[in-house]
Amino acid sequence: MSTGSGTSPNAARRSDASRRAILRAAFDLVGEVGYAKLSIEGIAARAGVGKQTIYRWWPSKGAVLFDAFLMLSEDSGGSPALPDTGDLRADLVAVLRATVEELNDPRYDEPMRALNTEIAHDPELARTYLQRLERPMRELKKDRLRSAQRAGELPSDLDLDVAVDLIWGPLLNRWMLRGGELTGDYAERVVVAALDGLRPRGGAVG
Amino acid sequence: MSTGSGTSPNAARRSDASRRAILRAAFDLVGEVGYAKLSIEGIAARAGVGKQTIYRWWPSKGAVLFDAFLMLSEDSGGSPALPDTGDLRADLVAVLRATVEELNDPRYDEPMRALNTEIAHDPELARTYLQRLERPMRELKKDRLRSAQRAGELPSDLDLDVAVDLIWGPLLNRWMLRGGELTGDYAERVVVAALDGLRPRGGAVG
Amino acid sequence: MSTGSGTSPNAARRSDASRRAILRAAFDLVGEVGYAKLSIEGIAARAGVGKQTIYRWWPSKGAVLFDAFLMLSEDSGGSPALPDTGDLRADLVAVLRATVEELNDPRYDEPMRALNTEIAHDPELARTYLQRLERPMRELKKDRLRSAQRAGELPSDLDLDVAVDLIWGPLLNRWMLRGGELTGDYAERVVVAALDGLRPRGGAVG
Amino acid sequence: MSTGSGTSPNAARRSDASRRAILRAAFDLVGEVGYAKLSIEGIAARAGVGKQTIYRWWPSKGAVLFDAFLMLSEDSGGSPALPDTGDLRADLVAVLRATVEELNDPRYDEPMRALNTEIAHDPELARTYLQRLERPMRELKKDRLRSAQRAGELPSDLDLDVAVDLIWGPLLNRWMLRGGELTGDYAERVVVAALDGLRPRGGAVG
DNA sequence: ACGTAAACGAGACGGTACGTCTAGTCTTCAG
DNA sequence: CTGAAGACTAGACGTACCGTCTCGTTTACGT
Repeated sequence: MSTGSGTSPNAARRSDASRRAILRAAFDLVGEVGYAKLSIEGIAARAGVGKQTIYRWWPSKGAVLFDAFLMLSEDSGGSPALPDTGDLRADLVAVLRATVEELNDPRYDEPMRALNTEIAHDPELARTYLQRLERPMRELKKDRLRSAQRAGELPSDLDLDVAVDLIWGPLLNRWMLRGGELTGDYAERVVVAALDGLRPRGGAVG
Repeated sequence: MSTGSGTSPNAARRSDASRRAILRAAFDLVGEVGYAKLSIEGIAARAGVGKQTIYRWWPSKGAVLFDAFLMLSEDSGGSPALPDTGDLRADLVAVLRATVEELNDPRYDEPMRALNTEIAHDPELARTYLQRLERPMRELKKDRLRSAQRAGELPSDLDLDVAVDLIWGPLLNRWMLRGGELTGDYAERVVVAALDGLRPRGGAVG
Repeated sequence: MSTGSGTSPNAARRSDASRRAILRAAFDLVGEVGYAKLSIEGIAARAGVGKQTIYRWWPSKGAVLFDAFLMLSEDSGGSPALPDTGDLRADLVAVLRATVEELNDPRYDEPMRALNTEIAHDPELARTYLQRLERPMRELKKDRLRSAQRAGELPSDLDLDVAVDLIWGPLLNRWMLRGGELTGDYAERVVVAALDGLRPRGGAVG
Repeated sequence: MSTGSGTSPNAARRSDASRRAILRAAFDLVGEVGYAKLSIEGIAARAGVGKQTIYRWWPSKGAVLFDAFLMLSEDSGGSPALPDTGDLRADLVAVLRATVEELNDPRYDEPMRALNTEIAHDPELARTYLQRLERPMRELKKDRLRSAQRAGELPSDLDLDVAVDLIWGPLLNRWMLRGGELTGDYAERVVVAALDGLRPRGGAVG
């Protein structure tokens, strides 16, 4: 479950109560004091745990934070499939609007910024993130696009990875760098532009 | 020139030599030791400057770093206009390939990650960044798109901000979160997808 | 007037208003914040004077403080002669009781401790102190003892310096090191012991 | 052993090696650079110790210095009793001559000045000093005087505290304020004056 | 049921950097 | 050229955490 890769201590005897308390404390604290002021010392104190218990099982502050996100996503039963009503544009707009909601929720905003920052600066952590969280979520998105391909809404030779980037990239980028207000309306315009393209189309649309 | 917003000390007497030495040291150090280990103390020592001279003029480590970028961009005469050969797709591909090069250059990679994560965590800094660096660069991009509108390559009612996000967002997002290899080829596929859109087009274009 | 010894700046143009403001501020501040927290910076601010004006005319914090005492003593017309009623014991007791009063007055206690500390650590300052303040006061004391010699109350071959030390030394020592309560009663017992000596006397006493 | 009075950290786990290194370094440094330039930072560096280890166990620089003296006096087995040959005057002169030697030894001069000035400015430290160092030494002095009382050399109703002040006060005061050369001869004259008193005696004694 | 070995809470340790404060020097400007 | 103002280099202050290292104390196996 841990992000550590080397030879572990005797994991069999690991205290699950402490582990959960640490992850809970880490997630809560990052929301309260911000990422810059998050400290191992603070996490240990909040969790009622010795510092060594953290250093024993995680290699870095980012790894703790990452596991905290992992626990959260697992506790909530993992991510469900994207909605599939047969109307791709509507489904994407709905999903992105929900994402915008979440990104604007201060309860998630700060912790997610923290996680992204850690990923940006720690290649090892980034690799784990890709495998454990990003890839599964990306697969769900590609599943919806594949369904659209089967329905003839998208070409069968579409590069799905580029497609996912085109739809979600602008949103995440604007959020991360605060490049303007993040509204549901903006999300909708991005979806339309991504599906239709920037250039004028010969045929009728939608 | 500084990022500080409140009442400044007597800026007329400010030592320009110290200011430049600090920004130079900050930029060099962030490339050498990485952002996590960049310290005010280290910058002051490298610049041959008292710590107070930094605290007097900048409110945070991120602000120093930001001004360092600003100085660099101003010293190099600001950014030039994007190429305009009349072929939008080719021009965009060329620009994005160059951007990919830069993002893959370790000389710029680490400092730019540092700047971006600081922006992500500091709304005040983000505001300044938008005005001083992001907006001017975005205008250059929009200028090229406007030129394409005049040439009939893009619809005249196109939302240029969304267009810029669509083209550059995926690239920056993949770079920041290390969501896969960042190649010129990827850049090209993003440009094509953005221009043509994901959905099948009625007639062949360009 | 200054304690500085080297080549002075053009003393003719010296601003007497600034000089007095500085000495006044130094004396007041040492009583308010204590000696440890007394700073040149603080004195300059309180006096409404640039720091350089202090550094120009005094070599050290102690020198400023010393001049402050000097000014005070000169402004109050210098020390008057000790009382001489013809009864040495009574006169000494009266003087020492007054000294005890002064030493117990918080208005003088802290500044005098500060001055003594500076003297203890700065031989150069100590020399000046001896000449300008200690010696004059000691002469007044010796004058009173000489008068007693003439009156036959003290032997004519008495070492007056040792005598002064014997009478005032215990008091100052107890005050400085807080070696017990400093009362008028204690002062009286010291005078009696000093005059009569510790050993039993053959003849009748006083 | 520490001068701190409030609730201590877990003293059981205290590192004695660090404690001794700190006290040693403090004593050595105060002799080398003087009290004014003695810094916690310097002590920590010299002792090979983190600053926090000093702040954890001592409330102030003065307290460290004080404990350094305490350690020294305890390591050298504490002070022995004063000599008692039956001749009080000779014994006192011998002791005071030795004290003069010590006060003139630069190895002890500066540290003792530092300790004394700290005591002068810190009532809390003064209290501890009185109990732990001054009182024991004073008792040894009073013991010798009591012996003299039993031998009939001193009156049985003599105020021993005043007597001790009368003998040692002048010496310490002259030393602290550099009120003249501190010689064995001076010490002898003080002893004689203190024992015989300043006034002329009826009969010859001793 | 009992030893034993590990993980645990606690927290002292040598360090680094923080952001503030003061020292003493240097520069600019008004009079 | 003076004195006021204040920016400058330098470095100590006391605090917060870092990551490592004991301490005793649970806790859960393997006997």
